Amino acid sequence: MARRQGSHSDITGPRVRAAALRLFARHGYAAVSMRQIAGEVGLGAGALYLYTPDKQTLLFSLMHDHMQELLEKLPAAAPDQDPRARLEAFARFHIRFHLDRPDLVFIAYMELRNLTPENFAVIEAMRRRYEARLEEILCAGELAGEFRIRDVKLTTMALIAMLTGVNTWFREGGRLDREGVEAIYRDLVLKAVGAE
Amino acid sequence: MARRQGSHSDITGPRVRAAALRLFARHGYAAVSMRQIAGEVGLGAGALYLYTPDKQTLLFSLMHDHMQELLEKLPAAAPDQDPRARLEAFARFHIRFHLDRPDLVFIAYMELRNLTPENFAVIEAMRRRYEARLEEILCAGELAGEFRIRDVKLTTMALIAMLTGVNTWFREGGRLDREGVEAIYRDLVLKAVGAE
DNA sequence: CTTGGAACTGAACACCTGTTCAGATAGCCT
DNA sequence: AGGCTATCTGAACAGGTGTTCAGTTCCAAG
Repeated sequence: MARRQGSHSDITGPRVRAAALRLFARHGYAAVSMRQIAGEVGLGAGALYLYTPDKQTLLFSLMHDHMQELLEKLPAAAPDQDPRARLEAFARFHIRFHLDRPDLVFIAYMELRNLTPENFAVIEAMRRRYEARLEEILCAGELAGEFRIRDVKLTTMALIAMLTGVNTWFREGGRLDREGVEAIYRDLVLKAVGAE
Repeated sequence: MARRQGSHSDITGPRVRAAALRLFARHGYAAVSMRQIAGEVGLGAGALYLYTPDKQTLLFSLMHDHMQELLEKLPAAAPDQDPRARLEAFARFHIRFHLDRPDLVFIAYMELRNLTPENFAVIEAMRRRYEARLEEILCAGELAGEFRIRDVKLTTMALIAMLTGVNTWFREGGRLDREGVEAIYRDLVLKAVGAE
């Protein structure tokens, strides 16, 4: 056997990535074999190498695309705008973006240690760029006298940790819906920076 | 060759656990082999099985002992005490405990998915017991009118995520010392629940 | 209807995996 | 001095790992 009916590179490629993502998130990069990924898509193991040069690149590519999308979709910095409104927008964006991509968020955090040092450096730099955007908002609010923050850097990390944590417990169809969650987190964030 | 000079079960045992902990935290459970662990301690692979029935139990044992210590050392619930003081004590305890055991905290969170379902259930139950302690404090403060909390359950999860996040960025000898970190986190927590 | 090549298979490679166990050794007790 | 046993080795087992590649099949264009 070889090429199968109706198969196309531009269909199989995304399917491979989706399967890898699912399995990496479920069981961890190191615990998932190329044969398992291939099996999920209905391929032999060898066919995967038409879509990725190797397993490491497959992981890196998933993480890199995710971080890129995160940075692109983040509302542009608007230094003239009200810091409080900017902080609210950031919190809302973060929660929505993360709730929509639980698997990607999960591996982008959990699988950092399975990246080669070079790949790790790339992802880490992107993460810092994202954090810097929040830090800038907190700085602006502090300077404008709208926030009362004891330590901007620490508060940045604390807020991101708090917001990202939403993925560890939120389940669709539970007690709260997305809007409810967004509102409560916005509330927590505003209070934590002394804006309420 | 066989038994070596000065070797004792009660010395080698802890050394095996320490090596496993270090390596699991560094590279992940699935990515670490029994031979690597044994090598770290200067043993052949077979000798490990004098100290653990298998690899899975080694991981579970590390996580279980960690969670047990967490629950034991957590200041006892004191429902008559001031909720604000109890919350401060909880935050301080959490930060200190976590800063003192970064590797254990790390694997207790990261390696949950590498536990068998039965082992996972045990650890998860312990984690919930810990979270319930914070939830109880928040409830008490809300009822006493000391806190203003929109959703106790969500706030519990958010605060724990925020506090646990300290391990992702804190490095000894950095800009802030432990006391400084504790103080700022206490501040953030109190503000988030509307106690300031 | 032929042909070019994209899409894929499956065997093979060299090596690693967790775990078992017969055998070897070193220190303690008598 | 002799023996006992806790401690450990290293080979062996059955199977899995990422990756390569010669060969096969099917589709589409000429």
